[in-house]
Amino acid sequence: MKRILIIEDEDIIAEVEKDYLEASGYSVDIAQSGDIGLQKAINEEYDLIILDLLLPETDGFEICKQVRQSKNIPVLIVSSKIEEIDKIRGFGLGADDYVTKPFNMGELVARVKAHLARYERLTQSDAPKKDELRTKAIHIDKRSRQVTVNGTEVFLTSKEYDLLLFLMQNPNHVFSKDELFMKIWGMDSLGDIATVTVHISRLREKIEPDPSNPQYIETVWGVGYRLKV
Amino acid sequence: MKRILIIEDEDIIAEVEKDYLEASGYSVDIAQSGDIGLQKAINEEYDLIILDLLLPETDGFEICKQVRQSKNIPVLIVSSKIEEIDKIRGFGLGADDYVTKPFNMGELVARVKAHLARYERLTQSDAPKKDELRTKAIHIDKRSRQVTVNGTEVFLTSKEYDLLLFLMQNPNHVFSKDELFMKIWGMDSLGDIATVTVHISRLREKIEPDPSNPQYIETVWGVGYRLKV
DNA sequence: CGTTGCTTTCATGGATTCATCATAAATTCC
DNA sequence: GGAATTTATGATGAATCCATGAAAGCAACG
Repeated sequence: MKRILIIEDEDIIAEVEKDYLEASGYSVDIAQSGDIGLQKAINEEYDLIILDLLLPETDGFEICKQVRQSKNIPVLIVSSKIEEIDKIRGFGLGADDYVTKPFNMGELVARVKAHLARYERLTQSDAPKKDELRTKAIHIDKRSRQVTVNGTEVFLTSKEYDLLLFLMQNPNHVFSKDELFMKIWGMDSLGDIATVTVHISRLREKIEPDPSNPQYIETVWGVGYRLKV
Repeated sequence: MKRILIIEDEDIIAEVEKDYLEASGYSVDIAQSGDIGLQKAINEEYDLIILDLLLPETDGFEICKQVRQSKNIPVLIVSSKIEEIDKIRGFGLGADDYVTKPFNMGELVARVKAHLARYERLTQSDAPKKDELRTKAIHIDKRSRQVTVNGTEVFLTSKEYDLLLFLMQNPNHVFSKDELFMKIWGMDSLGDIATVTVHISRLREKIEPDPSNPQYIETVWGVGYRLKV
């Protein structure tokens, strides 16, 4: 379920927006001030932000700018003052849409939906579409399930392949063993997390030049594993 | 230089659009019919398409749909009939923007610019999923748990990372050792508050240029610690 | 049924990190 | 300046976590 953050100081407006969006199947949080909003936007995992420009404390411009520094999620600007909107547009702060109050709720929901769809389309475009994945050393051809490391083919078992593929699809991202187990074995499968460790070990044996000193699949102590690119 | 394709049967309008866009530094092609437009859109490498809905031969809906099947580039729909726009919007064909004729040329250019910028932002390799925190000197990538200070990577243990992350999420805020212990170790964990001191020390050793004279993690005497930004 | 190869579980040794203590240094207050 | 309080940091044993070999389960296949 997609998560939306509304940064808006007027309770009534925020609540109405929230009701409509929740009715459309989104999970919605409200931040009543710019400070809290910025903090939540950066530290939590939202899929879209609806931002009122006129806020007490931190102003909307600053929030928009700061959010953009750490996130690429869609930001919808809402304001009653059209000059404000022109201003932020002119600054090129990277907001994704601009809505003037008063606005039609159906339209807001439609725009939210469209932005989420586009974001998904653009950010997931390469992963499922591409038949090949490659880093400097490792190359995977998904059609033939062939894996080569530095030019030489390595033969992986099914689970080893799944594991490597998943890591290759999310390079540099640290995953805990639980996460890996969820993603590769399926969340329903009950089993030992140690299995992941063993498979990592086998995988390293096959793809690492020196398995006891891995340079592709890195161990992040107390956390999990990461495929270094 | 970015390439734009205008699919529009009315010469005059197309030419005006082209002039404005070229004046803004884009390379512009015009297709006068839907067939040609669709063919060019699919076979050539454009960065953005401006599509009139009312076309002879192949209609705009079909073009939009077909383009989306092979390209993720922004598509701007232009039409004089607002019902048409509502219709295509409703179909969810994946167009990126809708402009009703007659429109202001400056606005068209602004929208084109915004869409191109967003497309670029979202399709840069690892950009879409970025999730990072930064001050002038310190940079944290939450996905990879990588920390760099003034450009050089530092390797933190789990607890050190948690501590730094928390401070980065609340810059300039002073936290007592008790608070830090609560937040990072969990309020249930019973232990010595002195542990926090030790970890601050270790952290400083790794991230401060001169650990005995810290400039990032400041000691507020008798109170606690603060991450200066 | 038995073989084969893959997957999972278990056990062990080794490596890393953590919490605690002790001592030194710094700061405040008188 | 000196005592009391607070903070810094080195050292160490304990706890935690990881790698890997070996054994046990499982499934496919003939």
